[in-house]
Amino acid sequence: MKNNRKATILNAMALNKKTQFSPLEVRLADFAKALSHPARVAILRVLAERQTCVCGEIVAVLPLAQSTVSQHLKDLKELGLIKGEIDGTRSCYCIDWNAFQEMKNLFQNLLGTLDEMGTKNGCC
Amino acid sequence: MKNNRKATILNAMALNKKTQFSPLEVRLADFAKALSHPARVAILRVLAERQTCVCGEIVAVLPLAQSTVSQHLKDLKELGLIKGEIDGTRSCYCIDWNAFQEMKNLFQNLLGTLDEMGTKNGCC
DNA sequence: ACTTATAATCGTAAATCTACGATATTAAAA
DNA sequence: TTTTAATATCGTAGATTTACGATTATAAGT
Repeated sequence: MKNNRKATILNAMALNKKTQFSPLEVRLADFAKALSHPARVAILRVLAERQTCVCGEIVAVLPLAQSTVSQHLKDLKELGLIKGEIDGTRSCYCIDWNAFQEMKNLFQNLLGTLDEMGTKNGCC
Repeated sequence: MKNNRKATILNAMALNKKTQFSPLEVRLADFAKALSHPARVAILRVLAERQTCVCGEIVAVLPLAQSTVSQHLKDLKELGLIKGEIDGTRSCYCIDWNAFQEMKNLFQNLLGTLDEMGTKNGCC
């Protein structure tokens, strides 16, 4: 039996602070988390550079076990950054370019805004 | 019971896979991790927008305890994204714009490269 | 039908992250 | 000197992440 979260209400609240932030910040943070492990960045690179959608070639390229790669793929899929479809005995992933654009926009917006502010008011 | 994994050293290795990736990917991933919590993004926003360097005003703005904010600040500082100096009884933080530029470049490079590849070879 | 190949999922362990309250620390104010 | 205010740090608990091997599921090949 998994998912046996006993969490009294107090406990649950204490560790769910993310909901206190704006949805956009949270979305940005989630995308950032996707990029927060080199394996996932590498996966995105591989998926982008191959003409055809790749499946277990990713495993061959990464220094990780098959199950670990599979888990990273699952994470990326749940975020929506990649899509996967089964093709016979192998499954084929590719980047969801809509989600990718969303991510790119969020990052560029943040970094651009900060940069702008920074050049305007230098403090340190 | 089942597999007694011995090898302390092997166990240690097992969880340090990041070193198997390129330093640049790891650096990028570290910056991404900095942005992977809305609180830290919010902190960067506050630091950028204020004319003077801020200290505990951040605590006032965030829905987190003082000690928690302090820890996020420490994380950002250890990454090098922000600098902090003590001014009397309060301590004053600001963004390290060199590190920020490095981060911005890494992100733009990644996102730009992927985007380029994506428009060239659409697969799904 | 049997075997093989591919990939997802399960179970687990260690590490890290998030969060808080409590406790220092330290400079300024009284 | 004593008190206050601002922060950093410590200890800790619970959640999540990372990683692996083992197992399962399924399609394809023999």
